Amino acid sequence: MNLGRPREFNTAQALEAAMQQFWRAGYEATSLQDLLDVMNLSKSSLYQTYGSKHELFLRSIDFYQQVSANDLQQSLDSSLTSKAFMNGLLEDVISEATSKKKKGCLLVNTVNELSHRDKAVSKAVLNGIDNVAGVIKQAIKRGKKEGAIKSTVSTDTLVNYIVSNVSGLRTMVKSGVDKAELTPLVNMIMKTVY
Amino acid sequence: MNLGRPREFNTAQALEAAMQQFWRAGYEATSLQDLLDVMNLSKSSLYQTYGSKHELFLRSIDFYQQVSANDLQQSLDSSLTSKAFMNGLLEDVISEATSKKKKGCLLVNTVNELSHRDKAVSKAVLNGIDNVAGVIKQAIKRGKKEGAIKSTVSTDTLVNYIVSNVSGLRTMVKSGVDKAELTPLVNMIMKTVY
DNA sequence: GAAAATAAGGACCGTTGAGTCCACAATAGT
DNA sequence: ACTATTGTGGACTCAACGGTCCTTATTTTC
Repeated sequence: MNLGRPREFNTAQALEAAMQQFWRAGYEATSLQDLLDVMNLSKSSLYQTYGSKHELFLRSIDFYQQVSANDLQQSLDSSLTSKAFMNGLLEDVISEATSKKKKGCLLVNTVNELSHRDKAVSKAVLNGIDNVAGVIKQAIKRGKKEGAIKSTVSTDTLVNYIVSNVSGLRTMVKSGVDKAELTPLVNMIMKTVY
Repeated sequence: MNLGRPREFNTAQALEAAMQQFWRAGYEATSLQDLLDVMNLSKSSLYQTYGSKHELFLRSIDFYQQVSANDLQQSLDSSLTSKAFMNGLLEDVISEATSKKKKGCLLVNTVNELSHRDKAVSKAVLNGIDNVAGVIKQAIKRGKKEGAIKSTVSTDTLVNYIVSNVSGLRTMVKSGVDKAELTPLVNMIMKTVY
């Protein structure tokens, strides 16, 4: 087995670099040349390994989604309370306001850029959102069990409420609203749930 | 005055068509040819009248923003109460979930697509958001005056709260969440303010 | 009706896009 | 060492991109 010349690059590492590029610039604005530069490989290697720009994008979304959901799950598992977890989540989102980058969330960005006219992309994004929302649902359930959640609203609606606000906050951060303005907003969101 | 051959097209009408196209497909994904098709004019006319694709985009954003802020203002002026206005606003947002189009909001879309790497666009979008937020601020103030708003949170934060949720709802709609799931969410948002 | 002015049509331009292909390099099995 | 197999570099294709420019058409002013 394992015939032929071995690959000179790490496929996971290259995929991560591609993902970062798509995250930074979006799909349309990322040229193949941009990808080759950041992934540090030749055109033929890219096409042989990933098929096309489009397929590479789909894999990038999946990669992002797995990492995100995983990080979130770990954060929840190591949080003392549901409330602490949720506060951390929202703080993380608005902490991006002080950084220079402001990449937002790849899933949210993608929905807004081309989810509506690309079936495969739409599916990948939906799947990613589901996974992330799954962790948030656990957090809400835990909060109810802990008696920390005052709201009588259904778990699913609370999950959507968090998703809506995280997505909204991300857009506001990206549009340049500064952290000082966002902090009281995060406090308010927390108070409406816990 | 008014020398030379008269224009064969209506500039406002053509601009509106361009705006619709950008709204539908975004900036990068809209080609010059797409614009010529929907605006129904020749390349030279477009460049003579609007300068470039980029300038045309800026004017489209401004057009959208003016119409949106105006519509919102009219809606507020003709609403019986602040609460009725806000409820109508949120219902409008999620009503798009049943339609086939799902264009979202041009300002939100633009923030996510290229606001972070195009200074002029960023400025135009920020201006638009300010105008829209201005109307919402009036609505919040009126709600406080009417004694309808229970929340003790500051007006500015409440405005940001609405903006965040409208933006979040729009993204959810665009990603394909259906109306039945969004209605309880809207109810919850309303209850946290009024 | 001539001249000045503006609009419109469309050929044309250079660049860049994604994607293909082929020659060459490097490995594993025999 | 030879062959089969896979990886890599880069020349190449061709269509689409935004944008320019020249010609022709239509109008107003005098």
